[in-house]
Amino acid sequence: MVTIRDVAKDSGFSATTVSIVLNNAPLARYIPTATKKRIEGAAKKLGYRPNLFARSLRSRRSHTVGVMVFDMTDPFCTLVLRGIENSLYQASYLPILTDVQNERARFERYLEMLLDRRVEALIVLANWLFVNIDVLGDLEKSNIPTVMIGRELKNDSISSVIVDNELGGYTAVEHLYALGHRKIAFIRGPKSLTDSAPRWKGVKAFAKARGLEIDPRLAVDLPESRHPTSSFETGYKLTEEMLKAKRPFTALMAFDDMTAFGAIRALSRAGLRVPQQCSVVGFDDVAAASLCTPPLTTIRQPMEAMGAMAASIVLEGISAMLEKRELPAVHRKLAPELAVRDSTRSPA
Amino acid sequence: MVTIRDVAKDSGFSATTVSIVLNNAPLARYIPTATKKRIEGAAKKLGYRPNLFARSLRSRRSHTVGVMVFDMTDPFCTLVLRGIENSLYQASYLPILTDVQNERARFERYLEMLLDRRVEALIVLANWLFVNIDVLGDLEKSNIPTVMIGRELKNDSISSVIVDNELGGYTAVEHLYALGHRKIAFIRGPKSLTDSAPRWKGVKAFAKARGLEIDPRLAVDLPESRHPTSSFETGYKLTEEMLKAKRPFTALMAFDDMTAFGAIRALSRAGLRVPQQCSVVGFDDVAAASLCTPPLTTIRQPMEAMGAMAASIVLEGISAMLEKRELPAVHRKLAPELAVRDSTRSPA
DNA sequence: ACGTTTTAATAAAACGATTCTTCACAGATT
DNA sequence: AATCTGTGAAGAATCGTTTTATTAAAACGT
Repeated sequence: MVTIRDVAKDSGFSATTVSIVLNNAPLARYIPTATKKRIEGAAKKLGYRPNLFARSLRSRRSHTVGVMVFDMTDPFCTLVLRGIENSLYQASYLPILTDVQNERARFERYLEMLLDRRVEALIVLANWLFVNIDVLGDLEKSNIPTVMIGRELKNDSISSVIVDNELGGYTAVEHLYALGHRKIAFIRGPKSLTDSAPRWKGVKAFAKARGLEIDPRLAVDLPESRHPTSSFETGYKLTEEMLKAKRPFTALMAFDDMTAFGAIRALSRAGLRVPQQCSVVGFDDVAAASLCTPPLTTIRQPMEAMGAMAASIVLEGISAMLEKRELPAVHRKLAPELAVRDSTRSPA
Repeated sequence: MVTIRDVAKDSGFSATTVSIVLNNAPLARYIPTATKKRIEGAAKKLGYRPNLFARSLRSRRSHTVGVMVFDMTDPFCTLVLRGIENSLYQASYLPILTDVQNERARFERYLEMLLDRRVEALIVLANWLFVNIDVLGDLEKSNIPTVMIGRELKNDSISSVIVDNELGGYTAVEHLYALGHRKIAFIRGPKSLTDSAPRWKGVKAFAKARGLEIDPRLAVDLPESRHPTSSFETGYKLTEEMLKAKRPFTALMAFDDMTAFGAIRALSRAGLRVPQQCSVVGFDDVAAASLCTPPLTTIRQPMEAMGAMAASIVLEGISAMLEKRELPAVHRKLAPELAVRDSTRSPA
């Protein structure tokens, strides 16, 4: 391995000067171009690569950002990660990604690992986190810029980025209503998931505004669960039960895409075709939504944008920290978008 | 921040002794239990956490493994990552995951970043990598244990883990044949993808063994593409064309699940129901395969196992390296598994 | 011609661990 | 009595940077 001293020797200057030149430190201003050229030349010739451990040890900076996801296999997260990744990449930060797998123990262990590695900020992707929100306590202690994606916070030390669930719920039911549906079944999210209430609130807001009647026997809740794809099965079961109950409906609004897939399966098993006999609308717009047949009409979360937003928030937080500015937490709510595909149409 | 010297002071011993005790170094054998207890007590009391930069700088170890995926949004990779992650986690290694996004430039930059951070090994997840395989050259130079998942290598410095594509192809067509299908359409993978040839070879092997006739006009190739989900659209188009050509077939074997989804869409658009009028079998078993309706019969790649296998290969490589043993590259081929769902059935 | 900036470069001191070498003292062995 | 050996612990060197003084000459203003 070639060290800074090798470059110093080769170029004929001291290690100090080499460091100053290569990092373009403030003092580099006083160094003549000829010297700079010589040093840069030597560095390139020798293939010098600074030892990041030494550098970080001295400078107390790691140029890394910790990213924790609660479940990597949840299709929701890969696009968010794209957004994060791209933003950090531009800023020359390396994301260190950990998959907590919905386990408290892993969360703690990975958080420790990340802090031990002196990540300069933390992005937490809380897709489907039921496990008690007391992880917030752990996060607050870390004292580095932190942002949580997918969980609404009124916290002033941790920032948040979420989708506007209420608007999403409103938009979804508005779409069905506009198509002419009046008998709509609803599968709401689990009570403990913070997304559930606002989505439903949006639905009720629309219903009230337009005088849509909601049959309480056609509005059911997903049960609690730790696994994000479990809503497929529970969506299937709940739909089956509603069908058995013989309360007719021409459209179904599912809490998320997984639930919608489960509902479609149940409808199909019962001999009902989607969308001919029943429309279905989901929420999220995971990759599979556009792949299955019929492709799913759904409310798209702007996942890449959310990731990018989160990254820019923590990057801003890092600069603030370096300049010793106090920076209050920010809370962003991004608008979702209706993606109309083939799983919805006007009732016969 | 509390340093090892603080612990030394508090416990009344030297930093040396503290280091030896806390790391359970060989010399710790000579240290009485009482001393150990005192030191461990002090460390815990002060909340001592060793500075990893200092530690790594001195010990020349990072306890990290670089993981490069060529496209994170490819659903194929998340489960493989699970497998990798779980194995590394147990061994107390931290994976550093980078998403190359199929760009050569990113590959190079990330590889540099990882090597700069002194990862002790490299796992490359080459799902859908068309970009010239000359990345191998770059990888070989790194001189750390390296394994490639998803690309067959006859290389003796880089290990590989792949699925047995030939067996998979054989199994898929065998399944269709057993159901009674004799007119089968095939969508083969792109020529440049190394998975394509062996899968087709498996098909031909079965056909020859059982006397199944393959109509060359019903066997088409996916075009080249850099994007893994593009096979959805091209699968759609190719199926459409085969339908237009009016050569009847009762089953279709797709190169992968994406292609199968595209094919199902085309069949459905043409008014053909799956599986009633045409069976479809895919390859991979991505998450969406079991979610869509009808759920897709497919050849499951043992993704978690592949990830775990790759991780254990590099961990073994690391130990070998530490003990200065020469360890030749190993090449593993894992058997896929037929997942029978509802997209296949006997012809009418 | 004198003190003050500016320019140019360096030596030495961190940064916080690990590891190499040395030392002291038992008790056992020649 | 002298020499090993096994314990127990510490001092000093080291890892490869960055940063903090410091020095020394050159440029500048009066």
